[in-house]
Order: sequence, then C-alpha cells, then structure tokens
Amino acid sequence: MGRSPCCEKAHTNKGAWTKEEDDRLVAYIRAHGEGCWRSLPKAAGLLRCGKSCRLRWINYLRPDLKRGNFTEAEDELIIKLHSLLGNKWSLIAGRLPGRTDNEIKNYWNTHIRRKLLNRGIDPATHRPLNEPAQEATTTISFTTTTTTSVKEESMSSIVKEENKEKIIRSTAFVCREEKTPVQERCPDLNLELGISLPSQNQPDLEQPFKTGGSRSLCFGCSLGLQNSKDCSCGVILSSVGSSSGTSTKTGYDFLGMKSDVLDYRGLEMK
DNA sequence: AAAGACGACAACCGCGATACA
DNA sequence: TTGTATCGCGGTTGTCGTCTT
Repeated sequence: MGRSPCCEKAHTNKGAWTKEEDDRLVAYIRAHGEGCWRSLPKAAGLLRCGKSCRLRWINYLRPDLKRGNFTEAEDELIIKLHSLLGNKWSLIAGRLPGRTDNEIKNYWNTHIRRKLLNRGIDPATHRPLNEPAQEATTTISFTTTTTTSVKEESMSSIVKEENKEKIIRSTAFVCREEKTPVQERCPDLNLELGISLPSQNQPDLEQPFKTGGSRSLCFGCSLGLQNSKDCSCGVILSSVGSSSGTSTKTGYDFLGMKSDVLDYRGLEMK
C-alpha cells in the first residue's frame, strides 16, 4: 500500500522553531489538550507538520520536562536500563520522570557511551571491551511455552505483551552464563514464544525459564535477582556481574533492585 | 583573530504498530 | 479481512556553540 506524506511539505516550515511558533503551539495545547497531531498545525495556525509539532511539544515544550544536567544517579539508572532494554529509549525515558526519549538518546550517544568506553565497557553489550568474542556471543536461550509460568502480571508490568520477546532477547545478553560453553553461539537459540494465559493462582515467578543446555534460570535470575524472593531456581551465578564486582553471595544487584533504584515491576510503556 | 574540529542537542525521516472504516 | 490514516519510535542529520590550533 502506498503511504501518503505526513504533511504538505511544500507548505510547512522546517528547521528550528521560532518563539512565536512555540507560543502558538503551547497556547493551543493548553486550550485543547494533546492529540490529533495531524490536524493540530492547521487548527493552531502553524505551518508545521503534525509530527514536527508533536516532537516539539514532547521534547521541548512540555511543562513537566526536567531540563538541565543529568545526575550521577540518572546516569547509572540509564546504564542499567539500557543493559536490560537496549535502545528502547522510550521505555528508558518512562523510568526517568521529566526526561524524554530523545534527550536520553542524545545523552547516551554523547556522554554515557564515552563514559562506558573509558571504563572499558562496550556500550552496546555492557561487557568488558577485552572480552573474547566467543564469550560475547554467549546467550541464554529462553523458551516460554504454554506451560511457562512467567506471570502475565509480572511480565506485563515490565512491557506490553507484544514486547516480551524483544525484552527477553535483550535480557539474554545481560544475564551472563558461567564460562561453561553452554550452547555457545546459540545453534539452537530458541526464541519460540508461547505465552500462557495469566494464572490467578501463582503470584510469584516460580517456574524457571528453560535455558540452552542443561541450565535453567527463573525470570528473577534472568533479571539478576538470584536468591531474591523472586528467584525460584536457586541458581547462583558466580560470574554474573563479576566483571563489575557487584556479584555477591546474596545475589547480583542488577538494576539496583536491592537498593530500590528501580522497581522493574513498574516498568511500562509510556 | 580566524578557521577548522569537535561536541551537544534539536529536529527530521522512515518505518513499524495500531486504530478504524 | 483488507486498506488507509495516524501515531510513535529509533536512527540519522543539521545546526550552533565551544574549543583548539
């Protein structure tokens, strides 16, 4: 099917917004609220396309935006969230009140990437830069089946149903296996997903994900929650997080769960 | 002081997802 | 069920300010 242009390009302004345009947009949205971006420019008397208006509002004009430098805590949270979610900037932004996906994306590319590189960490994989390539490809194979008891409740609180596979994929490189060559290069990486209906009787994450090889990890472990109340498989990943020295007998504090930096249960799409 | 390099960030573009007729 | 319109996301580009030579 053909795609119509989002706007009449010949009659729209491009480039930086002027103060007057900002004022018009703010005034219109204050009066009528957000929504219907397609028709907004005309109604507001702006020679801009709807997409441009939406972006300008979301990234710059919204009153709840927190402008200014990122704090160290925000830095670390972004890093942790990125290690879990990858380049899902909107999801990451959802955990940082007052910050936009665009802002975080820019900040990542200009500051945090360099920061991680200086630490000897690959910003793409969150692994040490000098890590052997083979190890870098080690991935846990998750299989969720109709009997998988990853709770709808728990999972859906992390992302929408349709994003589960993506999250599982992105989680796979975070939860590092021990150095045993389990399913190296993932010849049978099983990303088959069959999500079971939500069970009202099992409020906890009880059954483990099946992993490649003989190892099994529960969902809690896959998020670095070994030995936490959400860990049911009893796996202690001695090497998880070892590169950063954060792995302890009491569990890897991935995402700062223990310190309540992030309550992953509240992770949602914007 | 001027010019080029670099960094930061705003804005644009293309595409997938979703809603709806 | 299918086609179309719209929204929203992520990658990329453009522009401007600052730094370095």
